[in-house]
Amino acid sequence: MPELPEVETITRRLKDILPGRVVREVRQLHPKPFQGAAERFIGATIESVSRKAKQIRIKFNNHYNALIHLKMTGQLIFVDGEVRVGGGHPTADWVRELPSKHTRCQFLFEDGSSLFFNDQRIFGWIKVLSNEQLESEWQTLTPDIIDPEITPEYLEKKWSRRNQPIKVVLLDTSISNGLGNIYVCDALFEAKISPFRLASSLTQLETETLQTACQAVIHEGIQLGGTTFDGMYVNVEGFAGGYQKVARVYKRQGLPCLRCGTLIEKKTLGGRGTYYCPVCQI
DNA sequence: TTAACTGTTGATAC
DNA sequence: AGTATCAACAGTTA
Repeated sequence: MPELPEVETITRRLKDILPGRVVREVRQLHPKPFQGAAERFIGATIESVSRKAKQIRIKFNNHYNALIHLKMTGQLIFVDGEVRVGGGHPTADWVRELPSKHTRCQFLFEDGSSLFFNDQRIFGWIKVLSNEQLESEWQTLTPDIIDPEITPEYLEKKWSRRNQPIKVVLLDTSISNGLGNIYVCDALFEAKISPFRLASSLTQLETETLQTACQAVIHEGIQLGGTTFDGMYVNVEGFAGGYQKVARVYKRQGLPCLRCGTLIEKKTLGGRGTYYCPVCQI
């Protein structure tokens, strides 16, 4: 799935597009993703769109919200009017037919536009929540890694008692949110820290360096509109992101390290593919 | 053919 | 509290 930069890219665009639109119909093409009564949205007007962690909130004017998680393979694609067939789109898989075989839900608006929720693996979900329910759910989420609430002191305290590889700990959402496998690998490279190092072994300086690297990589991901491999992630218009072009180590096994030229390696860690330079990440 | 991957995260058991 | 394992699912790759 999209990590924080991808979800943020989608959210920013939806903020421009969705407010003011009125729902005419909610078509559920698969029973699993929807949790709650989709009928709540019919006739309601969208007020705002926001994000926390990797979740997107669409707030309606009737005190209800659609809270969306894209998980591994979710997409949100907006189409204004008729879907053209074979429109020569760069990531045209979806544009040839929407709904596609992976479309799980379609929000149809009064003006004829639609928001499609595609999800190949059906891990994603759309919850129907009142304002109170949503806010209490969001309260249980730890802050984003780029949030000022995540201080170096906080990370040092949390990491110091974890005898797991730092890479695994960076992905632990009970500490902070937003990082996923791609940006974690790249942040560790930027900080010159091995993904296999135990979190508890990091010095204060290393903790600070790594936090800075995480923030930098996430912000760069946002700047470049996210990361697209195999067309899995696309933005609201269906276009790929740009971060994969500058990725330091992710999916670069066998290619030279951008710093020292050593070949990038890939090993499994915590069940996930882990990419790193065996020489300059200590 | 089969097994092991894949951008997430939650529940559970120890 | 910290750790390890499994689960959801579909599709691609070794």
